[in-house]
Amino acid sequence: MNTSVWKEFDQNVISHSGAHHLMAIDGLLRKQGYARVTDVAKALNITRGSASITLKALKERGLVEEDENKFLHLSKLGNSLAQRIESKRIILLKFLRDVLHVSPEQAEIDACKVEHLISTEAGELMLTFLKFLFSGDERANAFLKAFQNYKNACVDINQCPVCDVECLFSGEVAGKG
Amino acid sequence: MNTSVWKEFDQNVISHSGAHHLMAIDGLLRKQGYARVTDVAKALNITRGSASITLKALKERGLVEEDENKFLHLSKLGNSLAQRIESKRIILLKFLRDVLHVSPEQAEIDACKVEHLISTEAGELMLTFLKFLFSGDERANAFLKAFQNYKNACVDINQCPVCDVECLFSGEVAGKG
DNA sequence: AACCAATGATTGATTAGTAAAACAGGGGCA
DNA sequence: TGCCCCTGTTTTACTAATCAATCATTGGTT
Repeated sequence: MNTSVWKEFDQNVISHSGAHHLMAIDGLLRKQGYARVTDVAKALNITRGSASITLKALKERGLVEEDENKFLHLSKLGNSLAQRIESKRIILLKFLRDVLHVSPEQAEIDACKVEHLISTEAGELMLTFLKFLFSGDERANAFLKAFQNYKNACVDINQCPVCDVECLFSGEVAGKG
Repeated sequence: MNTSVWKEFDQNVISHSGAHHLMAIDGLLRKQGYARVTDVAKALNITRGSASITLKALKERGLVEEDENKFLHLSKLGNSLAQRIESKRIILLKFLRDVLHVSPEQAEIDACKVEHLISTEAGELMLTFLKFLFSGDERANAFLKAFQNYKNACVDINQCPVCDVECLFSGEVAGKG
């Protein structure tokens, strides 16, 4: 009940929007070799005006740079930030989709919402976790298989025999969406 | 690269702030039996003015109700929403802290940032995952133990022999916080 | 040279969350 | 009765992100 943990929600290195501007530049550079304000706006499906303002702030923070012809690229700092967030998304997506078996669409949405919020510590540990899970280790394989069966036996969470006996969180999560 | 998944960031049933107002009311009712605007403001460490405005919106949405004496309580809907988010936090916290071994403080922060963002689908599956992991099943136990060893062998991610050979995400995550 | 399209920036407006300060009502007490 | 404190609301202001509309610059075409 730390009275102020909840306020840290906005205390992030970068906002969701900012992160996606960075990643859009990165993606555009890879895909088409250049990135202008207009390209970023199109990629993010926002107006040029909005992109212009957000990118201005990112330039002021030293994350984005601009050449004489208004072509954008990421600074070293901006690049490492973008990479780190991109990595977190990939890790989260893999965990949600391939371990928990969240539906692909929902997994993508969840990963995207959360990618810039989780700590690097959690991201790295989750990566280690995934690496071990898919390392081929026989205990990992056995576990994955056993979890699969367990999960399938519990499709309807209201009818789940396990839940009735020892539900960790008294079934509150069983409510819908 | 779905061009608009990223925009769903704000498309949530409730905002981070709203969720914590609800959970504060719930907590206050449990702890001291009543909750007024001032109590919520104190609990959340914001001004009464801010709490008043946010709570007004929550009343309009039918999530919070008020009796003749300005005492607040949650509507049925508000309560189930608060419970659901609270459950997600507990599930996330347990996973981060007890499975991945994220430091307790960081785990709390990460869980709090994300609790209202992850889908119920992901939350339920993560609960199922945790239940199996800690069910006493021998394969689950063996896996947990084996992961523990694996993780310890990989403390310095830059020196990790596994990473050098087959790092899933080309080491980008190894960057600092 | 004149025109038009594309690009980027700016301005005005909106929404959500916040703070600070002023304001309004109630209760208790001297 | 008058004063003060507590409570809750309202107002003003600020930040971040957005849209819509407009403006300025540049470049290419005719």
